Amino acid sequence: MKPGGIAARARAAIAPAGPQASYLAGLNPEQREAVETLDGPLLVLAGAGTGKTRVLTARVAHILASGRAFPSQILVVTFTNKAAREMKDRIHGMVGDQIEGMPWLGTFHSIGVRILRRHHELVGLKSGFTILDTDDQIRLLKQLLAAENIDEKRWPARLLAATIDGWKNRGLSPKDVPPGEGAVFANGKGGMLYAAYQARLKALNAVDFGDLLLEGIRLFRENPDVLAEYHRRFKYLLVDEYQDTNVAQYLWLRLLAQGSKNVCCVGDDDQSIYGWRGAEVDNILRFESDFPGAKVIRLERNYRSTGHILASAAHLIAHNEGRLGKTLFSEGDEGERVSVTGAWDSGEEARAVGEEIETLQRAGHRLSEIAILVRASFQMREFEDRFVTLGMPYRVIGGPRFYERAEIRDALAYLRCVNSTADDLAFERIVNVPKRGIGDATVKQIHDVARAAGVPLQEAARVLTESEELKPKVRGTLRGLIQAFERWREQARTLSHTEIAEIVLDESGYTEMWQKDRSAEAAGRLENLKELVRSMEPFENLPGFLEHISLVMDVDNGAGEDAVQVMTLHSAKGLEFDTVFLPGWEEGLFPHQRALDDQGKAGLEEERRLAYVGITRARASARIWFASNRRIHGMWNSTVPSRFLDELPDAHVRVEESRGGMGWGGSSYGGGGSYGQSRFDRAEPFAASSYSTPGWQRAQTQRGRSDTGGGRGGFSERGGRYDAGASARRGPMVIEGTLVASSSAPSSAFKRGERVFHIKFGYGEVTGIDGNKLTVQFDKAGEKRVVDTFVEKA
DNA sequence: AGCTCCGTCGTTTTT
DNA sequence: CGACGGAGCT
Repeated sequence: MKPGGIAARARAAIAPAGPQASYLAGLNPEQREAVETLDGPLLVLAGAGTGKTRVLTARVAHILASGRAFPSQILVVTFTNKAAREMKDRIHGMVGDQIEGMPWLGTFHSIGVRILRRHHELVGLKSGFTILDTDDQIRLLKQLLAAENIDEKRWPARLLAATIDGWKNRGLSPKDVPPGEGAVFANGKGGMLYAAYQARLKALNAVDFGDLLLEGIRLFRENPDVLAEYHRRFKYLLVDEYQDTNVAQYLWLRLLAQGSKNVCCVGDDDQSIYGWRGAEVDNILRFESDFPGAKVIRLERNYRSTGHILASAAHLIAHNEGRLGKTLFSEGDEGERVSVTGAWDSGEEARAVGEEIETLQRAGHRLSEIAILVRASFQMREFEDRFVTLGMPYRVIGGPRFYERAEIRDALAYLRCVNSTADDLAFERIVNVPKRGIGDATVKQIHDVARAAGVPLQEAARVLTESEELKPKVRGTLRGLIQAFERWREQARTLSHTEIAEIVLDESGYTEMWQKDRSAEAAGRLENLKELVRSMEPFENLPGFLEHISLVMDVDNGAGEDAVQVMTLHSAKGLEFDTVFLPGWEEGLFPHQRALDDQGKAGLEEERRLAYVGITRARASARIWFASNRRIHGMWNSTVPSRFLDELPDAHVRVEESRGGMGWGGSSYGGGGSYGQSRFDRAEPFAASSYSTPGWQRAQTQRGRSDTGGGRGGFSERGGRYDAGASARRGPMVIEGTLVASSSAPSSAFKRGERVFHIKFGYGEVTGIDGNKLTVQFDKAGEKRVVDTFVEKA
């Protein structure tokens, strides 16, 4: 399939439609209905590639053009800053400068903070309150845990942060947390710690991300007059990616929507992949009952992918039960079938994909139109290694973001201290960075003074330097720092914020600290600091910049270069490519074992939606891979092909000969016993396998009786790994197969010095035993650690 | 104050 | 296996 063909088809499908307003041109009937249905609640179920953003932006244009509302009377909420930016750009393209009058287009959080700033006194905040980032949050919680004498080993601050976040996502303030749930953390102290945390936030005049919505909800509930003001203001409400909203966002939105009732939510239940961070698919499933009189419009006409790709995705997602149901169709070519290829191991998978990409490149495909979408980021490494070897340009999307880097956070903490004497968390962060001899003991003294006097840390430090409490050396250093902050604040009145930033980084010794650092990353960190100062330029002043970055943690990573795009399936949502490689379709990895263990069927369905998202990213070519052997936590494990492979429709899939070596299960090992149920277990490609016995059915029968400790012999004659010796012994919950051995498994039946055979490494001798993990000196492959279920006595 | 060793853990990510 | 964080040692 040539990319040009797709583009041409897409153009044809959205051909101009007549002499109407330009924003209506090229809309199909459903899209047009979604744009023109302005009164009352509307849910637009927009499948992948059906033009959802187009509908949303055209709808805004239509509202404005019909004179039903001023720009300032439209609320448009997105989930990410990127989406907000795109929306803004596209609306600008349609309505021109009217966009300037739309202050209420943004993320839930940026709009949330805007509202809180206007009414801060009503929720107990002072003007100029700060927004904590995750680091600050954790540090604060650590202090609380220490104060309560809670063992941070058993009850990590991270876990508490996640728990509190979870409550906030569900719209629960401390008093609303069900007592049973509050008791879960630290022997019943969870609820109390949450309350204490909120109290600390108030004392610091700070909020966290969750509060931006939660406090907004409280504001509206406790102040009907304020809510009424927003009811009058917002004539139209539009929400993007509605399937990603959490309970708090839903409550917030519902309060606002009580006004005009003209609320339009756009989303796709089949692309809900953020349940684990609080997104509530139920919000979209329940829309019609939540908003009485709601109209539902389905967008099912797909302009992105070819027929085989769409049919494959549709057949896969049809295995989910909890969905509103829609079927994508296209009027274009069938295109190329979705391919499924097995590789011997993850290395070969990467090697083979690399070769295919080289072939595509030679055929004139742009690398930036090729993506590798993985389930978990550790999978990326092997591809990266391979691309480095090949000299193939690639680009990893996602990963640690600019503003999350330590040096950026440190620099920002300095600026926050300049900006506000009351930003205790920022002060704490940098008081001894670079190391200047102000250690824990001194910090504690400052804390004590601050608490006793009820003043911020900076002020307490100043008081302390005027007393005789500190050792002269420390006293001098601390005084120097405090005076430096006072000086910088003074200079900030006359100099530009970028100049101040440079002065602060320079005079504080922070830049110097990295200049002296001889580690490999130091140069990059210095570069990042320069980039930080550059990124401040467009802002009017320091507070403006700080406010912006507390909400916008991403940075425009200048795309453009022609490189293979490597990213997780999650970060691929919303993107599209001509060719998509989907490696790692193996039980345990995808669907991920943890999703199965923790969430059961709901988890499986979310994984399946992830698979759906993956396939539907492809315009012309989707290529799925699985490896028969993969190293997990340093140990090689045999794997079972993903059940999702069995859920793809035969007629639209092409099973490729495996690349190189013996493929995924040469005839001497594959098949056999209860193991050969799936077509992907056979060396013979595709013996017209039936859907009636897909992998997940095996999963059902295997559920609960898998036993990681028993059944040695791996692929031995007496049957599959999962059958052999499967006793009723209790083990970890497993839906199908295990990638990782249970650590509590009974000790191994192997002895040191025993000769064994391993399917991947061949013959060897056991040199060490640790539970069910063996260290084996293989004759050819050298020393490896393997799980005993994957070797047999030789 | 700084380094080193040891234990733990290992999916996905936004604001 | 390898990254990270905390405790403990010098």
